[in-house]
Amino acid sequence: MNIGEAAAQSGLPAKTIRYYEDISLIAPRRDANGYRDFTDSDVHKLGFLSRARALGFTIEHCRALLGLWEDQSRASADVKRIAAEHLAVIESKIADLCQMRDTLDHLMHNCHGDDRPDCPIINELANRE
Amino acid sequence: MNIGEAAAQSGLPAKTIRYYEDISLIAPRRDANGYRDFTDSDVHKLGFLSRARALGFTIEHCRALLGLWEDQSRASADVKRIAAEHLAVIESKIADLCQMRDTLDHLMHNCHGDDRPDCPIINELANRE
DNA sequence: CTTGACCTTCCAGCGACTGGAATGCCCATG
DNA sequence: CATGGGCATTCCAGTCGCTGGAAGGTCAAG
Repeated sequence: MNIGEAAAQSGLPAKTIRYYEDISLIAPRRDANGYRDFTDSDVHKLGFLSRARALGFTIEHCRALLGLWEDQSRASADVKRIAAEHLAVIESKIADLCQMRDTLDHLMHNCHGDDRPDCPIINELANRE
Repeated sequence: MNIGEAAAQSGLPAKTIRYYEDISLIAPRRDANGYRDFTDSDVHKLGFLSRARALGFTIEHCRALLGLWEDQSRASADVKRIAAEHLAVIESKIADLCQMRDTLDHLMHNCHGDDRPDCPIINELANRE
């Protein structure tokens, strides 16, 4: 099938699929006219990538996971290790963002937000020695 | 003072300070030899930027906040609006990441992580119809 | 034969830096 | 006065994961 159809079936934009070919995540064969021709297996891979990316795995993690998926003799420990590594990154991002949110929440709560210039948000950004 | 000293005092890398000048966030004057010469006021601005960035504000938000900081007749409502907008972005990122974390957590909990190939993490990525 | 929808490649840009090369300035020591 | 080391300067390229757009080729319908 053509790239448009593969895009529709996998949920990935055609541009993204071309990019994935560029970085050798997939390698669809070509028709005589140069058009990419995707098999069902290619589309399954794209779906796999789409779901892994939606879980926030980096492209390099996706590449590794794809390899493990295709390796029937993989050890589930290898998959779990990648997932754990990624989970740690996510947890850390969440912690950072929660910290920002709490600070902002606090500052906004103290800011009356009217037309007067006095503003604890600006003060906090300006003052901290 | 020189950029190294300004970097030490503001906590920002010299590279970042040069970048901030490039995009016109600051405009330190120059010595005869071409070296940037930072005033205390410049360094305060850099500190302001550093704290705003640490709270996750985009550069464009930082630019706006810096403008409001310097405007003695600002309305605190303007500051609060920017903060609220940013808070919404943060909340949404947190929600996305928590969703990922929960899914990953769940999958990892179900994966025995040994040397056998059977793996619910891979299955989830592969299978969802 | 033309139209329009698809496909191709290639180049540039996003945000916010960061690394590195090539070069210049300043100060202290021998 | 030469030299060395530690600063400073500019400019270019790379990061990550796409995304937009230009310029052109292909294909099926009317």
